[in-house]
Amino acid sequence: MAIPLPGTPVRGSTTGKPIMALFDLLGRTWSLGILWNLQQGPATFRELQHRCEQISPTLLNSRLKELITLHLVEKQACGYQLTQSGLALINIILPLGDWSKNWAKQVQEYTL
Amino acid sequence: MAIPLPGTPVRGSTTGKPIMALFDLLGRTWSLGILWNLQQGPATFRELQHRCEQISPTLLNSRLKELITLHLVEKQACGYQLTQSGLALINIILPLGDWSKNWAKQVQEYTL
DNA sequence: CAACATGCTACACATAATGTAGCATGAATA
DNA sequence: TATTCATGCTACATTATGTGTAGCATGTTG
Repeated sequence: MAIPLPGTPVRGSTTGKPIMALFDLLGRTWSLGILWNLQQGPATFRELQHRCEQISPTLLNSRLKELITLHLVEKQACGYQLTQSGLALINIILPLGDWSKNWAKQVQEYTL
Repeated sequence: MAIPLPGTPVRGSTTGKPIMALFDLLGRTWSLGILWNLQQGPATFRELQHRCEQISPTLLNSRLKELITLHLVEKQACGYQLTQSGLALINIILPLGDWSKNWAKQVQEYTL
């Protein structure tokens, strides 16, 4: 799968708008989950695999390559970790944690 | 594809954590894009299809069903529109617009 | 020099997305 | 009232993505 470089056409959008590249990236299985799990600190490959419950090594490796190319994650001696950009990104979406809990309540109410 | 109800196992996670259900949902092609495009106001099916550049009617319809079931989007006389929850969600991720522009610059610098 | 852990790749199989055609319905027009 | 047109979808074949398991290469530990 081609890496969604901002400024170039990506899945679903030919405009090259950065937000569309980001949506392509985040719209891939486990992208958000990997970033989310790296928030708690650097992790080795197998440690990260463990944090992500069930992710297959194939997919984890693909996603990591994408995230590294796009400068959201970097590989250091201590393992994979978020870059400054990655950290900024995760900080934006951090409130989703609380939001999702409220959402869950609401969905359950309606589903009753 | 099964709709990711918070509280139940979803793609990649058996815990039932709301955030994992959300990541499953947002990790599907065009979920984020649809929400993003509904921000500018309600839209009919074809209008929304148009805003989303290239989305196929098949996929748009699947995503809409999911988003409606999960109370993020609702169907009114004026077309599809965000619910209160959907609006709150989009407000959280709104800063991604600016973030992505900076990110694009940085990625370009490194790619030179 | 075993025995074990880590980081990953290979590959066959299963699932999801795309793209095009077109049908059903309703409103506007001739 | 027959015809045209737009809208909201559905069907379905093709292609692209993701899953799961096995296992290899490398480094480390006893």
